[in-house]
Amino acid sequence: MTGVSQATVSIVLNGRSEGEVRIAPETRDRVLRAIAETGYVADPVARRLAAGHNRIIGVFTYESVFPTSNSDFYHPFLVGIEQRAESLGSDLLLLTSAPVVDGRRRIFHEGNRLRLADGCVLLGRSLDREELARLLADGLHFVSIGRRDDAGGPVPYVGADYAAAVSALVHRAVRLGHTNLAYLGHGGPAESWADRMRGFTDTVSSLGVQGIHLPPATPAPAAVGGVGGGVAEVWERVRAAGVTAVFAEDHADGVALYQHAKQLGVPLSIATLGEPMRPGNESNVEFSGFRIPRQRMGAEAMDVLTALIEGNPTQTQRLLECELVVGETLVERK
Amino acid sequence: MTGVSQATVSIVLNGRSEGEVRIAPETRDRVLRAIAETGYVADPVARRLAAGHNRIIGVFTYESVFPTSNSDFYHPFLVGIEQRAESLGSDLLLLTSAPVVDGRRRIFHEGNRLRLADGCVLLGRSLDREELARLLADGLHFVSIGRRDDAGGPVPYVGADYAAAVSALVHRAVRLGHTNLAYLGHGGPAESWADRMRGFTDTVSSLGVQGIHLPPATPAPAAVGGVGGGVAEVWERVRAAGVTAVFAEDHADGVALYQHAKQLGVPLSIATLGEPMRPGNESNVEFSGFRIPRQRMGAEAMDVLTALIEGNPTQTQRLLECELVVGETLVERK
DNA sequence: TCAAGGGGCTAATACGAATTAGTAAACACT
DNA sequence: AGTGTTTACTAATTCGTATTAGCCCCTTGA
Repeated sequence: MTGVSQATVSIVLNGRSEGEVRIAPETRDRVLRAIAETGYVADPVARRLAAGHNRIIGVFTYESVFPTSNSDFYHPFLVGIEQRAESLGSDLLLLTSAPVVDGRRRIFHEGNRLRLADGCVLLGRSLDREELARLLADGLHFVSIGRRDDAGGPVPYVGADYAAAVSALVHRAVRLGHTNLAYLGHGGPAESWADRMRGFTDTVSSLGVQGIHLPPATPAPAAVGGVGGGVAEVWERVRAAGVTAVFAEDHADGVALYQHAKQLGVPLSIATLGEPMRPGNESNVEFSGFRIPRQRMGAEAMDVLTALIEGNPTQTQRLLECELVVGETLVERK
Repeated sequence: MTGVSQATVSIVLNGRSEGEVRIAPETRDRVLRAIAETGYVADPVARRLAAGHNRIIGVFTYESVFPTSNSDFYHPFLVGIEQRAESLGSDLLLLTSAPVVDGRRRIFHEGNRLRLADGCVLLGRSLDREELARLLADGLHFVSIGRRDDAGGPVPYVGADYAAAVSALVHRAVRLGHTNLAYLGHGGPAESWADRMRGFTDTVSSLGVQGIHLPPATPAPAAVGGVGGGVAEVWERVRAAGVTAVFAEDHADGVALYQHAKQLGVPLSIATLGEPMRPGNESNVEFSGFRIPRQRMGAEAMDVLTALIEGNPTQTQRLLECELVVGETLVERK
């Protein structure tokens, strides 16, 4: 159309016409006009092959991106990711082609397309350790949302500082007169749960108050509704130990226990360490706890990833502060 | 390592050694052994470049996919799209960066990345006719979610059969004794609204009952809350015409009118022809109407698009049946 | 002995951009 | 006029794989 060579188009397209290689402004305009008219876009695949990058960021989730049930757990993260992608001028590629094996998506599989993108944001409660190790070994650019333990090397991540948040809650409880606390939950296996429990255990021992660990009453991990029929049992153990403040790993567990105690007319302080999976408070009680800065996590993950891709990584492991929620359920000990 | 050519490796890798091109079993084993030893994996990028397509499906929305407010509207479509993408082994490229010109997003603009993908799903209440025409003219593969009129040629779409749904509701109203009906809404400009009104008008005239058309009281299109302060006016016209059943294009309009009539203690049947924009019924009345099969629309759009891309299009214009909601607001005429 | 007919493999090319070496033309300066 | 120097571009190569035309060698048959 313009009578120029492919090389010229490439140079114009990549805005290199001002540096070492120069193109006359008129020629450049002619090319740009033709591009605008035809809507031409460089093939990302060829681009990636030739240049090694294509301004596409992959988003890999271990569950569906657009979930049916647990209303938008990912949503806030994605808002942050999308915002940053837009300002960076990158497109987002949802790696939905990864097949589900044994109930979870696998990154590595025959025909995995991770390399189509310049880098990848990993989203999921728990990431497979072996896959992380392989990502590191293969030298692929990626960031995990949520802290991860080393996997044959340090894993780049942007996580929430659960340990600090829980610690702050414990401090508050102690300030309110509680000296007999309990952590209700598994404390694992994902790093996020472990961090919460560590925050509890460390703070309790450093403050010299009593802190016990209660496993949730419902052992089945797939069971919904948290504590389920076992609230009564948990309650018994809480009473027996003389606990006056409970830190519930799972929001639903905390809610159930709170309502149980309230029905019995016994005062019990509760802090929940996870956000409700479903929006809309069943009861309209605001639970004490903290808020995970999801949107910011998404945005910062993009920052880390960009830096990684461009070869000047700074602070590839970040923990963001959670916002404390005072709420109504963590109150002075009577 | 094995002393064979790159071509041989490619052939072995793709298991073509039994067809037209043949490789001796011993050679094949030697290659396979070397592959196993080195852990070699074909570069997916080069693979895609050679293959000519990239198994990327673009998703174009006239608004951001992840904004907090209107995500609920798109969500079900996206669930369907993602599900199908997964089973088709495609990745999804979010084309959210379209700039807003004259109050609406444009597909074609400087730097649009539409051609990145093999094809594209278009999502939005109303699509620009010229842009559709250009998509057709350029021979780009795409499907619209929602029926579209021809734009210099037939537009591939997967829509909801609003005409049939409204028709069914009108039939029900007549069966319940109503003979004086009204359609409350613009009946345009988008195809989806026109279809609803056509369903009403056609059915009313074929059944030989009276059916009038009432424009919504709030003329400003941007105004939220539907009928707003104009309910009273609408109500006057309904009374004056002796209408006993109203078909409200906009959900909010229907709700407002229903409540107005209820307050006055006058029986009035209402059917709403659009789903509420915000979840959570303000009042806990279940309105009569229908449900749009959004998730299925998303999935079938992917089917149509895939067929289009692969060059064997079948049924590129589909209307899916809506599920009728009996509800409590369309009742027997007293 | 020579042609015909496979089997088994490779050289060459395509895919679509990015990059680099190089070249022609214009210009500057002695 | 001769010798740099700059400007503005293009030809050629590269990335890693898929594909195809074709080559060589071994059989077979007359």
